[in-house]
Amino acid sequence: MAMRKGPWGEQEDLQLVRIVGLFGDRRWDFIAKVSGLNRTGKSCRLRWVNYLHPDLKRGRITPQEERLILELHSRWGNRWSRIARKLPGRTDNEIKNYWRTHMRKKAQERKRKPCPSSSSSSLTCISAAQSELPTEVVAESSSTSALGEISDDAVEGYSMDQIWNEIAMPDMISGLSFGECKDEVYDSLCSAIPSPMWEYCSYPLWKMDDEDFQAYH
DNA sequence: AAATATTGCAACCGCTGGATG
DNA sequence: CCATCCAGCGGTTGCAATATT
Repeated sequence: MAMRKGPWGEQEDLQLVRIVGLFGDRRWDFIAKVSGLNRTGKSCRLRWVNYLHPDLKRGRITPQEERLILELHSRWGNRWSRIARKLPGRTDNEIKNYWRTHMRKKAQERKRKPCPSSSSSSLTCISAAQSELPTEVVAESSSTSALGEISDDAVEGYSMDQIWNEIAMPDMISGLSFGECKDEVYDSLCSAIPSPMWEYCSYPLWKMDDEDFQAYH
């Protein structure tokens, strides 16, 4: 039987969130099977990680994040998942996409006014890389620096809040037919509800873990 | 207003590495 | 050890939205 591909629908999202709430975000092949979504485990995982995960931060990359991405990329190269781990709420896919866009802009800038000293990807160039930020990117990001005001929920079609609200409904849980594990289910659902996300910007955007700290020094 | 180009992002694909039997 | 399975990663593609001509 051919697996479903392409964009996810609202019902599919709901179903996936429900199933992940029940069984956790492991064993994706199993989740794919029991969900009845007719999607591959891979596809389910991707959708969860990149879109449905409750801890995801939505909205534009902030200037702080942008700087961090530049710096980390200059250190680690295209290790997107590693970079993403330092940016709570951002996914590797998101950062990768951002970087691509960013580099494209930069390349176009260069085309317009070729720059002779264009060495980039070395540790010594962090500040250079930063100062090389295309002016339009800087302007763009500073214009959105009052980011707190951006509505994270204004995502196309249906919002994540809608989904999570529905999932959080106790009625829904009691309606499930997994009688004996209800409490567990309830707990897991409760803990999965998006907590007040890292207080925007009051939380240091990233913390260096020991390993990285040592590697850096 | 229509056609075309560009951008942004979600999703897929192929590969790799770790876990397990 | 070796084979198999699965999760995760990075690269790439496709397409809708937006900007430009």
